Amino acid sequence: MNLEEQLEYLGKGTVDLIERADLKAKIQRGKPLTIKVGFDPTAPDIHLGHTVVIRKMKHFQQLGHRVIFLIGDFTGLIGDPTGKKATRPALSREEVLANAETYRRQVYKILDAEKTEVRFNSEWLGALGAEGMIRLAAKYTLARILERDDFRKRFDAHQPIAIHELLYPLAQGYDSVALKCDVEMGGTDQLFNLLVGRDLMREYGLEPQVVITMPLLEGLDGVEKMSKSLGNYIGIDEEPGSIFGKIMSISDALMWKYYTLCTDFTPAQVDTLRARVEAGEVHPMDAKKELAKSIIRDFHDEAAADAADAEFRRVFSERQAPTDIEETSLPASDEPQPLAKIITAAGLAASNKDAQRLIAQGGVLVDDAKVESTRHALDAAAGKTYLLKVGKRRFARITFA
RNA sequence: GGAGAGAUGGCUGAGCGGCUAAAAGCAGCAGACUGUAAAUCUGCCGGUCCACGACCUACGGAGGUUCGAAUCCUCCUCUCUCCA
Repeated sequence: MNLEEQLEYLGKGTVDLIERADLKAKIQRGKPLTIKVGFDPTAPDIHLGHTVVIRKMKHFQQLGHRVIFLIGDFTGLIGDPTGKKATRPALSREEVLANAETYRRQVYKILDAEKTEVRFNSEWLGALGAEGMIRLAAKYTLARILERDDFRKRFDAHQPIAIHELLYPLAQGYDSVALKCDVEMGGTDQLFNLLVGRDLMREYGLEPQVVITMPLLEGLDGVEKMSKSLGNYIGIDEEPGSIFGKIMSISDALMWKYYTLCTDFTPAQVDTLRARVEAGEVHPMDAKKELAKSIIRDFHDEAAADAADAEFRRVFSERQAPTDIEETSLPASDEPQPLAKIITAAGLAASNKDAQRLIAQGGVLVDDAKVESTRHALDAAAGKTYLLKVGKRRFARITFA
């Protein structure tokens, strides 16, 4: 690729690229650039939302640059200032290393292990000490920190802001100083922090980093950004069947964003497919199935993608029981057992009341027959076995023993 | 140091002595329909009890006043604002 093509490729899908001219100048020098992206040490489950920026890291790798996967074990002490969670317990060295291993295993499904450097920011932030931290803090002002939108809003709304939260952007910015980054990337919510890094590098007499932000991916609810804590995520470690189902549950409208950010489809290819769907040439369901398969191929393989597709068709289009139903064994009894309790015991409902509710709403089938009474009971003699279906996608085969 | 304001279910946010297991929205779940775990519509949405009702928990924490409290009083914890 020539220079312009490289810039085009690296800029694809980005929201901010500050400054494009700086990036151009850095690339022109012909030396591999140092790219940094930070990750939370406490959440080693990578989901599709993370992959948006990881994919961009891959693009840099493909062009021969040096990518640093930075684990924020020190900044993790502060926690994400956007949340109001209770202070999290500091992770032990062993836990951090274990999480790092999990990260490696997952992230190398996308990144080239040979060209990826994993670092921990406790390495230099821990060495800073109280004095170093104070000197660092002296380089920034409260007014500038309050330019950050979420701080500003909390401040104006009289929400508490602890002092250490203000240190977060500075600590993150210092990572860039310590690593002499050429580029730092993150989600659009990271824009402020990334820019602080740019400022701090200037303060320390370094060439400021280029800042790139990627769009945030909405989760399964279609509203909130994908995150583990909101439970609206698709983990890249998940079973193919689970990934397939979750992809199928996103709205038709959102599917295009997933196509753009979570596959290697070019913008032109996405536009073409979209036009064909809108023209009625391609069924939206089929387009979504292709999306699901493409994603499964990335994290599993072709066979897994096809199998997930077939299974989905079987369970949801043909309304048949899945091929691999969970087997549950329950203690036998001479007395018939209330179905509601059985459902709860099998883990298909959160409580007996919840189970009764499901029965009342007509959501429970025993051996393919709809249960009409919330007080329905099953013969629980030893050896009896039943196929339970609760809702559309919870199945279990229970056996009394 | 002083004077005020506030803390409600997963989240946002009403209620301000009984009709409140607590409005509304979001999220979640189920059903119908379908093209799918899309969209739309409808219903559900603390728990226990073989129960068309009974009981137990629940509105920051602990007491108190009342026949009766999320709602009133006292103290405590936490947050915010203003003054110094």
